[in-house]
Amino acid sequence: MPRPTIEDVAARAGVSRALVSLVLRGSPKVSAGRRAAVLRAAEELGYSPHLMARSLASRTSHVLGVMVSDLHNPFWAEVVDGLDAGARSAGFELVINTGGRSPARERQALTGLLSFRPAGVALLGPVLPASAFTGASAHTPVVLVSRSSRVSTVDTVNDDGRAGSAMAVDHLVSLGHREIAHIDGGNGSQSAPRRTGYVTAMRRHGLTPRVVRGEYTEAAGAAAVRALLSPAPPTAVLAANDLNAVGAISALEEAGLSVPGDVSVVGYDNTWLAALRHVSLTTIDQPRAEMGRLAAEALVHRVRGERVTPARHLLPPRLVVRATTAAPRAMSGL
Amino acid sequence: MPRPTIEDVAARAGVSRALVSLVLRGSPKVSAGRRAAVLRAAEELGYSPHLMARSLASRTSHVLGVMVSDLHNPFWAEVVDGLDAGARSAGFELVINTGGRSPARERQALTGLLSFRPAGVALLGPVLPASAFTGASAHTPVVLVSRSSRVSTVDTVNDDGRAGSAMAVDHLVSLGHREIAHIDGGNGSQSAPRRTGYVTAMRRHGLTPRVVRGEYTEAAGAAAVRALLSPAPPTAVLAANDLNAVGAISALEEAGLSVPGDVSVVGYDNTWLAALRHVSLTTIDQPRAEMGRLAAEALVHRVRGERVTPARHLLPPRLVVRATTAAPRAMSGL
DNA sequence: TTCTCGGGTTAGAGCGCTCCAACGGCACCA
DNA sequence: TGGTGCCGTTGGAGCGCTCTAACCCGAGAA
Repeated sequence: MPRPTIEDVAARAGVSRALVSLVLRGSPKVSAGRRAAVLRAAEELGYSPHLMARSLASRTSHVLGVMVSDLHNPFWAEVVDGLDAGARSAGFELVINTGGRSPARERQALTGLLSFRPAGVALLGPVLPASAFTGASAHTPVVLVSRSSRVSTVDTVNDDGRAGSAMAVDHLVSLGHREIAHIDGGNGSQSAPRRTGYVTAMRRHGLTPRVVRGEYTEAAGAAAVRALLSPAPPTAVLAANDLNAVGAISALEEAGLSVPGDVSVVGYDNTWLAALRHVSLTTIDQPRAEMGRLAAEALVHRVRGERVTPARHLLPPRLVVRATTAAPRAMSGL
Repeated sequence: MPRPTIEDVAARAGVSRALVSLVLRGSPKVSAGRRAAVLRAAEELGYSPHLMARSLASRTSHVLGVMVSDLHNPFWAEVVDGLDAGARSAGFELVINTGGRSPARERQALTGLLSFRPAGVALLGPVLPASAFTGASAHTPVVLVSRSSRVSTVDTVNDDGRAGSAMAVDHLVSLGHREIAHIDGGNGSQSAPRRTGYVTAMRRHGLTPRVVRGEYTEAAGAAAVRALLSPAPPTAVLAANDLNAVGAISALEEAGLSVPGDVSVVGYDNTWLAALRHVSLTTIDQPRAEMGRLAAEALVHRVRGERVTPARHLLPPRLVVRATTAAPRAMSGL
């Protein structure tokens, strides 16, 4: 049995299709009697409007598409929370898709989202080439989270990765560390500014940067640490993100080094993983929910035509000191 | 500038709308010349089909809706991977939504998904009342993951929670434990069978069950452990899931008890969290990707009308022994 | 009483697409 | 030369809805 349509409701309520449409959209210019009749008929039939038909006819959409690069990273779940709240309060709904960390899959995901003709699209930590979304931005508002762009039709929401890395370095230096290595995020989004921030801060302190290539995964953190062990391990490590840091800690412990006794470790993101008491990772906090909320807001403003200039949010990160950083062994006796 | 439509492509290629439609859907009955012309025109215009209009006209859909109860739990991300792979290989696309662990929000999320008129809907760990989805299942195939139902129009994919809990108890008993407590999942999906499995296994071994109410979160695990400390802590704990177990471990350590020295801990799910070397949690593995794949398959079969009887997948869990279980202190001296 | 006005209501067109029936032209056979 | 098929192609209807313009009718004004 097919789903009831607006026509069925109209017939049952003894009114026209258009009137039903008006009632469903809460128009004030419907008499109370008819309104009640329509609502009752809809209720009895278990009618629910066909969103696709509606948006086709009205040439509008109340859907925001969200492409999440990696559903496994808790960071994004927390950004989505903010996005969801922001969208919901503006009367929009979220449709989520996942890109599986591969440019090709991300491209498919984006195409998939666009085929719904959403009001706007948010790309969370995309790794796909810029050309893929600049094209889309001609027709649909696009906001990037954790990825920068100079294209004027694209909005961006980022934390200040350079400042964040610098904070981490400053914290470690203030504890007495001088040999501080950085595991970077490879091709991942935002890995470049974090690396730059690290290098700049190290130089500012007159220290020698030591960068080892990584990825935003636990395995990469462990592998990077193994590479750092020779000739001599650093006294502190700034990891690419929290997940990466946890991998680094594991590898350090396997090598017989204690954290933070022998080596201090700082993560990045401040996801729930870092906050787990058993992990208790010193990390750089990104305001995740706020980033999601701002992304939603940026799209909504573009949709409503309230802004045509690009939004460029650069949020201040924050150092969260937990249990994985301490003064280096040589210093602790002083 | 509005997006190009099929009409624009037809005009540019000098053919009819219908022909363009045929080409785009890969019909064999189009001459090579026209096909090339159409594809070129589409390429030049940057045309991409309007999925909503297509599904409206064809009265079919290639979208599967997915409601994820909690995006923060890595378990679901891994189920979604399987679902995605299964859907993709059958030519379906996923549209994800999130329910935020609240019945009201889940209901909204389900309504939202249904308004796209998807070919089918997968509910991952829903906590909403059964009435909410039995209604939907009259028009749209529905599959539940990690939740059982006897409704014949609804398919289900679960792991055998009773067997899983029993495995955990058997493992702990074989190590010599006799005081084994269980932190349950409260109202969460699948918490009942796991609890039953635990109680039954304990009785089978002639042991006294000790259940403390919990939830599928870290905080609940920690709180439950604090409740377990008096009058005397058990020698082993079977937690509600991995996240819960990590919370329990933290609270045990804060109370000065070592894991597994003083207390062994077993989790449930075997998410990446349990596999982190720094956590290295003994746990019960659920075949997450396989569950996702089976859910996708169940929907696809229903959509194609290949099956009208309910699918009831009950997958065997598996014990994964890592570093959080050992013989109890009293025994280890033997 | 007739005219005007305006709020409530409706028919019809159209959103971008698919599908069906019908059409045109070509090769082939008689 | 005139069918007879058949293949490639097309116009038109219609999916469920919104939106515009027109319509109807009762109330108030003239």
